[in-house]
Amino acid sequence: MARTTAADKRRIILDAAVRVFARQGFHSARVSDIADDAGVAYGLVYHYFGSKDEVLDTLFLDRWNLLLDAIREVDDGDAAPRDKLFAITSFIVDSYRHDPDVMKVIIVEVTRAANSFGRKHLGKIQEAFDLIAAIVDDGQRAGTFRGEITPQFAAMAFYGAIEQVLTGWIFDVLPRGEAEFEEAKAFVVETILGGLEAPAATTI
Amino acid sequence: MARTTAADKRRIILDAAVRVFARQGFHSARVSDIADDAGVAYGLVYHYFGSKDEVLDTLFLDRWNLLLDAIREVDDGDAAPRDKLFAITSFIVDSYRHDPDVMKVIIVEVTRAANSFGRKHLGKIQEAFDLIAAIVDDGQRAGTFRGEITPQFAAMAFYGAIEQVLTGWIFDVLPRGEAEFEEAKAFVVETILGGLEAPAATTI
Amino acid sequence: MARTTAADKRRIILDAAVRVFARQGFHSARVSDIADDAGVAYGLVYHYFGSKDEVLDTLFLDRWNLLLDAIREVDDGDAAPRDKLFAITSFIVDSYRHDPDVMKVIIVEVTRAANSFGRKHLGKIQEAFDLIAAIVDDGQRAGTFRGEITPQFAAMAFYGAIEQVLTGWIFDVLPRGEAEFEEAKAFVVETILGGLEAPAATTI
Amino acid sequence: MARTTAADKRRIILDAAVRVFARQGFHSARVSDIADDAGVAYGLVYHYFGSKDEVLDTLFLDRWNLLLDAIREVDDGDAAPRDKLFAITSFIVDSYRHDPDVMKVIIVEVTRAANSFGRKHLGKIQEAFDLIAAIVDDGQRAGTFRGEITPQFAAMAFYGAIEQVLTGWIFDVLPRGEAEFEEAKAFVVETILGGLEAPAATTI
DNA sequence: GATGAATGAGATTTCATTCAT
DNA sequence: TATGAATGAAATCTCATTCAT
Repeated sequence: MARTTAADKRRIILDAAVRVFARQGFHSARVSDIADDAGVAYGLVYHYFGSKDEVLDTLFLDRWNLLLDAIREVDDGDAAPRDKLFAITSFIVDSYRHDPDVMKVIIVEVTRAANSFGRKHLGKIQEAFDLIAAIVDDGQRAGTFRGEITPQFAAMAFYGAIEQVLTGWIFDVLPRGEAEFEEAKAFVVETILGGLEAPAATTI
Repeated sequence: MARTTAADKRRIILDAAVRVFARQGFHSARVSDIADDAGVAYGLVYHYFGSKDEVLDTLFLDRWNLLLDAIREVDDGDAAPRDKLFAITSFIVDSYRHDPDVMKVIIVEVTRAANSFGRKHLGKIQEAFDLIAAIVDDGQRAGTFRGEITPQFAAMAFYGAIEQVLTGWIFDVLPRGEAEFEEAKAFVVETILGGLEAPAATTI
Repeated sequence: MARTTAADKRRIILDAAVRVFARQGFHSARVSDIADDAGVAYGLVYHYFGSKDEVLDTLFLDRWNLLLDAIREVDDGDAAPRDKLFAITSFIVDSYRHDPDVMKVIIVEVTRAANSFGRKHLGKIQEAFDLIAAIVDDGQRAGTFRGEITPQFAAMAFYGAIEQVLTGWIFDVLPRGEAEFEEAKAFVVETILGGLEAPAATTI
Repeated sequence: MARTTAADKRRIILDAAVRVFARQGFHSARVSDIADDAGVAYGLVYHYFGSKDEVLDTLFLDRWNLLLDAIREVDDGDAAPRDKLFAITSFIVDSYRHDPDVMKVIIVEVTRAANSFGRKHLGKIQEAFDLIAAIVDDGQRAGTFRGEITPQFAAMAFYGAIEQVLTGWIFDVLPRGEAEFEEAKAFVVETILGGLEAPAATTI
């Protein structure tokens, strides 16, 4: 039974690409490295993908669309804005926890690669910012969020903080582990929403 | 009189490199593009710099050391932690304001280029995080900052937010202008220190 | 009833190859283009033909043998040499008229492709020259043709003129149409046999 | 003294390309074959020429422009049309005599390569036909040439005959040698202008 | 210091052909 | 017969770096 279908082979190549890109980076990765890692012939990569770029595009879009779906689902719920932002943070952190290589590739090779793939997928990346900004906007209208800071700006700061934390894990600059992952979720939301400063109430 | 000294030529090449890297990105920039833009012969680039990489390394280190100096100077002062962080934000934003191309190159090609120059200069970049973390730490010891969030983590979130805002400007995702620059300084500090949430006045 | 026999499929592939080669040229045509145009599976082309080359070889030989048969039939008749050459010209021009794609492929990809298929089929092409030369030889022996020019040379000039005219039609350099086709038959023979010069009436 | 200038190196590469293309044909010739034959490094070919195609384009245009110049010079003289056509034939035959490799490349790889370079240089090739046609037209106006055959058609037949003869030499189908070269000049003109048929005077 | 011609390693991509089903 | 996934050799072009003058 369990025959190897075309879709399987595609998947095998994609999985190999994740490992290779995570290990060597997109630029240093040769198509033959991917084929070797996948255990298939050189040309098969080109049978399933039009180019080396298309492999990364596919990897990114598949995963980023999952993220957008998750954000939209959170967005459609009727939780408080803070909880929505926590849910999003949680989804991103868990994505890294469960599949660090994929997230490494997406962040390092796409969202942070401003001059290459980052630029190409700017619109797609921007969609996430817009969805986050909308949540901030809701919070401001409801009065739970302060109104001075523009939602767009707040979304940038929020996402920038998360991405930097992931980057810290990716490059072993920040300790990484089950405890740290959970802690990070709370910390990000606590920092961006609550602020680093101690409540001034105590001063009174 | 005003003869062109060796140091001048070096500077001319470095300035050209900034323009070329900002315009085309490091990877798409050929050494000949730099020479052409500088109006010097191809080989002269190699007379002053050992390699193409060394040009970018030089560009980065020169500027990043200025940043580190600025942070250290701020650090050595005895302002409140919040004011220190504002001063750092201010320095970074003004750097972009006065020399957008240099900052674009440093951010896009080095600090965000995690797999290439970012990795190479990890230690140098880390120095900035450590200095920022120290300020947070001071704030926590003084009781003005809340203690739960680790200083290292806070530094990451703080720097991540700033970098994302700069990236937004660089890629025209965020409006850019004198007013926006000043506003951004306040917003970043306000967001990270004060938090997005409205003061819990209601609770009282 | 009307089942699709093996011979039919072969024919379908051959006809598709003619269209594809005429449209894209042999080199730019992929085997998959032929299969697609024929509406059959990729591998079936290899079921009926040993290679891509063999498809063109078959196309050429089938048609060129028809030409040789026609020339031989003309040759075997007892018409005057001029009429024989007219009949040959007529057959070639009508071949183009009725099946421009096939003739385009044969001329462009074989008889003019001196370095590839032209060389491979040199002997077969030469057969046509020899038959034509024989007709010229007959004319010379009969005294209707002048004797200085060697038959072999005359055959080259004769065929060269025809082929250039066909090439002119193929690439829209010469007007093409029913009238032009008929006219061309007369013109070729008139030019090569009668010459471009006006009869030396002045001599009288 | 006699230093090797840049122009020299270009020439050396071009000459090597002629030898290699003549020997192997354009398609089978690798750029490294040219570099090897020229005794220079691979990359130098790309220093002087943008692509492999550009090498052949250069080869063709240089020589074809010489041909056009020669035809124009002949055209501008006030010889009789027959003499002008003889002069053109003579120039082409001598070109082959003195530089058979160059002419082989130009004919085989460009003028007869209808689907690739022939199409690209169609306009340039057409210029020659037009100049020849103009000479025929003059002859017709002067009454020395018969008027029925269109000049454009006559030019095709004339050039087609010459090219086929050259092709015959190139592929050893026609005997080649000093005597044959001179003979061919006369034969081509005699065939196309005088016609193959014996003067009808005898008939009277 | 200054020049730019010369070098050559390296990687993507194409596509004819094979072959298991 | 028929399918189309799988194979892998081959060749162009790029460009950082070197070096003779």
